[in-house]
Amino acid sequence: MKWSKYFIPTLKEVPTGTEAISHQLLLRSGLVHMLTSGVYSYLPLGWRVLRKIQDIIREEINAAGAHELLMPAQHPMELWQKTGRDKTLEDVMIRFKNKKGAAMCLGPTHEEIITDLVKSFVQSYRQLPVTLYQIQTKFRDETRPRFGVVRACEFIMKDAYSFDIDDAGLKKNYDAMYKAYKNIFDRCGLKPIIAEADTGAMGGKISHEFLVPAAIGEDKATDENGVEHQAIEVGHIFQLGTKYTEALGALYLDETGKLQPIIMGCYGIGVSRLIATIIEVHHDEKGIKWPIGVAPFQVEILPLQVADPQTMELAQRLYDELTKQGIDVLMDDRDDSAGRKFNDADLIGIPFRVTIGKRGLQEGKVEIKDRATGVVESVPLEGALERVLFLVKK
RNA sequence: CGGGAGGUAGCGCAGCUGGCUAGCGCGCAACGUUCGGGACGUUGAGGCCGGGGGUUCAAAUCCCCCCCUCCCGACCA
Repeated sequence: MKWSKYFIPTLKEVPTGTEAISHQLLLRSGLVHMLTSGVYSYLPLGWRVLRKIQDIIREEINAAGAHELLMPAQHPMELWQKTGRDKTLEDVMIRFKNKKGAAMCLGPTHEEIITDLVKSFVQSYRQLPVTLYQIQTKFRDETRPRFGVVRACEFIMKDAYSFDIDDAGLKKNYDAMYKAYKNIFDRCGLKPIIAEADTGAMGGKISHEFLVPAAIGEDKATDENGVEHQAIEVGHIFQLGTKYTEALGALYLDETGKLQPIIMGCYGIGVSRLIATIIEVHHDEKGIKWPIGVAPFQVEILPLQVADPQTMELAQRLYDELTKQGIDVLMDDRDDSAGRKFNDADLIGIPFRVTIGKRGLQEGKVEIKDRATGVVESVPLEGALERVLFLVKK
C-alpha cells in the first residue's frame, strides 16, 4: 500500500477529552474516529488491525473445534423474557418497537439466541457436542462509556457457545477454549492474568476472566504473587450449565430415551477492546509498537527523497519483492519532510522500517529499524530483502 | 444516576470583569526556497463562538433552560 493513496489521517497533537494513552494513540494514528460517546468508526488502518486480530481468533477457535456462524443483531424481547434477562440486562439493552409493534432489542449478547437456534436443530445426544461462535457487533447502552473503545456502547465481540450432554463434555470444551484463549492472547502480545470470577448475570457456577494489567483497567485480579493490578478484562469464559437450555427448553433425548437439558458453556472475547489493550501494553512516548502478529502492516518502506529516481526505484523494487513474498508492506511515498515521515512512522508503529535515503545509498546501504527495540542496522542493498524477510519471519 | 471539568476554524488553544471587522499555532491551497527527525517565506481559503431564550445602545463575554464530551464514583453481560 502506498501512503499517498491510502487513508491514514494522523494527528500531531493529543485530542481534547482523552485521558487513556490507548485512546489518544488510536485517534492520533488514524485508527478510529468517534461518532458519539462510546460509538466509533474503525478507519482503514484500524480495521486492518481488527481483521488481523479476528484472523488469529478464527484460527485458534476453529482449532478448538468450534464452527463459525453469524446471528442477528436484532432480537425479539420475547426470547429474553423467557430467561428473565429482559430484567437483569434492562439497563444496557437498546430497545425499540418494530413497525408491527413487536418489542425488540439490539443484542447485548447472544445466549438466548444461540440456545433457541440449537433447540431448533438438536434433538438427540447423537448430535452433541457442538460448539458454535461468531464475531459480531454487540450493543450496550452503557451509563458511562470509557477510555475510547475499552468500554463502548457498540463493540465487536467473539462469542462462542458449547453444547454438551454432560459435565465431562462441558469441562473438555471449557479446557479447549481456555487453551485457545491463552494462544490468542499470546499471539496478540498480551500476557493476561487468569482469575476465577463471579458469574454475575450470566449465571452458571465456574468462570474464568482473562485480565491484562494496564493503567486504565476497570477490574482488579490478583496475580500469583498476591499483588493487585489494575487490569482490563479481555476475555471471560463460563460453565453455564442448564440455565438457558432449561429456560428455553433446549432438550435432547439421551441413550435411554429420556429428555435432558443440554449442558452449556459460553466464551467471550472483547475483540475491539483488544486493540486498545494491545496499545496500552505496547507503546512508548512516540507512538504504538505493534506486535508483528496484529500489526496493520509488517514493514514500512520510507524513501526520503521521493524526487530522486534511484531512491524510488529501489523503494519500489523492495516493495514489489516483499509484497510478492506475502508481506504486508506500507510505503510512505509522500513528498514530505523527513521529520514528519519519521514521526508518523513511529506513531503508527509498523514493526520494521526500511529507510532509503541518499546518505545511505552513497555507501550502498539502507537502514532497517526495529520499532519495538529501537535497534537500527545498516545493511547493504543486495542483502536488504533477505534481512527484512528474516526479521519479519523470526 | 451522584460529583467535577469542558464545548470558540479540520486539530490544539487564547479571548470571557460586556465595546472596533473574533484571534494565535498546527493543518489545508498556491508559488518560491528547502530536503535524514514534525523546514522557511509570501499569499489565500476556512467560524450559526454547542443550541434556545433573556438583559443591554451593544453579548463569544452577563442571566436562565437545554444538548454534547471527558474524568472520578455507583453500575457493569
